[in-house]
Amino acid sequence: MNHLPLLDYINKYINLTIEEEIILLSKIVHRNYLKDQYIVQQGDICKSANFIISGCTKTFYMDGEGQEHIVMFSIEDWWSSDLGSFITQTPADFNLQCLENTELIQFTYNNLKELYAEIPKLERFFRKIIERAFVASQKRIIRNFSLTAKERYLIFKEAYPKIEQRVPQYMIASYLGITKEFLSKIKGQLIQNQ
Amino acid sequence: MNHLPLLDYINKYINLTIEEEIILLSKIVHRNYLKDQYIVQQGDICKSANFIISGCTKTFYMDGEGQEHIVMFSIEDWWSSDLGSFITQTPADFNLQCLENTELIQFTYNNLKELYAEIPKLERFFRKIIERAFVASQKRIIRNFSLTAKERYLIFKEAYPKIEQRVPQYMIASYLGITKEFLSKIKGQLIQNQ
DNA sequence: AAATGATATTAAACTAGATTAACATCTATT
DNA sequence: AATAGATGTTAATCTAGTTTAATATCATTT
Repeated sequence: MNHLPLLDYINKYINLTIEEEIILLSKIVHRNYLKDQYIVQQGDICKSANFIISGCTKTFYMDGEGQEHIVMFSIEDWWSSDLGSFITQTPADFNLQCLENTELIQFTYNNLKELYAEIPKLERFFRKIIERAFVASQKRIIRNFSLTAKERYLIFKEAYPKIEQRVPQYMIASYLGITKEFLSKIKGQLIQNQ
Repeated sequence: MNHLPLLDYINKYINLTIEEEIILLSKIVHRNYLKDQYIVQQGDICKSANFIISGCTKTFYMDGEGQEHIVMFSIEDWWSSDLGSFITQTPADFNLQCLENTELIQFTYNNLKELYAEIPKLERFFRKIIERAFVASQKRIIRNFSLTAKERYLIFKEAYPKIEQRVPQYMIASYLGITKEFLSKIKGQLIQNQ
């Protein structure tokens, strides 16, 4: 039961006292998922905010034609949740699935509510986390509109080198909003021109 | 000096006491901009979080080719800021420009910091606001990937009928990530098929 | 009411990326 | 080591959306 990554992560944004850390640890659940298991399925209610200790997940949307669209990959020290479903406790738009065996810490809806009441500082922590996530999301929209697929791929490689190594190409294509065939073509061009 | 829309809006998420409202009002600035004026320019530091009392703004990114890409429109009861620039106090990626004469309330960086210290409840308020903004942003990414331009346009019309009326078509095209010519074609098709 | 500038439409030629399909490689299981 | 299933590549054809360019409409100012 290794909680250190979570506490280290939180203490980058706020300072918890030992007592507060103890309260916090009393309200979280440790959970292990196997590769390919679902943490949340589209239509279910996302019951917890999930902090990843180790492993990797994808957050994706399955459209009417049965096509998968990946919104994000999450690895160690990041979150994996359908936030929309979690905050409103309504059915999820997204699926969360493990791409590797994954160890995570779960904050259930009610426990997090209690934590906000007992450790108001946590409001600030989560505010800051979400501010950053929102900014990243806005920048991604702009990139999708103003850059070509090749440019987006190069930026992805540079920004998330770890993820590129751990995830199959066809999922990266989905994240970039292109087909696997076209990503393959782009990679071919890049090898040639170098 | 009409502060009511802001207080009403805040009190939908948290409950402020009269004393807290007074503190809050003492730390905000009322400001009027004319149509076409910039609230923030790309490269500047976004010095305030801006709540719109009346009017309309666009948040856009100017790319290397001098093309404008609109990330969002903001009207009454919503925010208009480059959040990334504001929270890190580093140069803005986006421009904020008024599309109408606009009356807004500004929270400067330092005043907001003081407000968070004096009224910790505000952390919760802003957390909730940004959670919602993040969820909307994620959904937009998915829509851009899984829907055609025509579908996106129909959704936009339905979700923001007020904005469609107030903003020129070519800006809506930019928001949708397509050219004004193609939006014109889509509209032509929709009229024909009905 | 004419003139100017901003916004919108139409149509032809073009291109980034999709689709289809055949084949290649890699990995895991028996 | 052979087979099956998942992943990746290549190439031809196709299409949603772009580009260019000409024309039309609308709003504002003189």
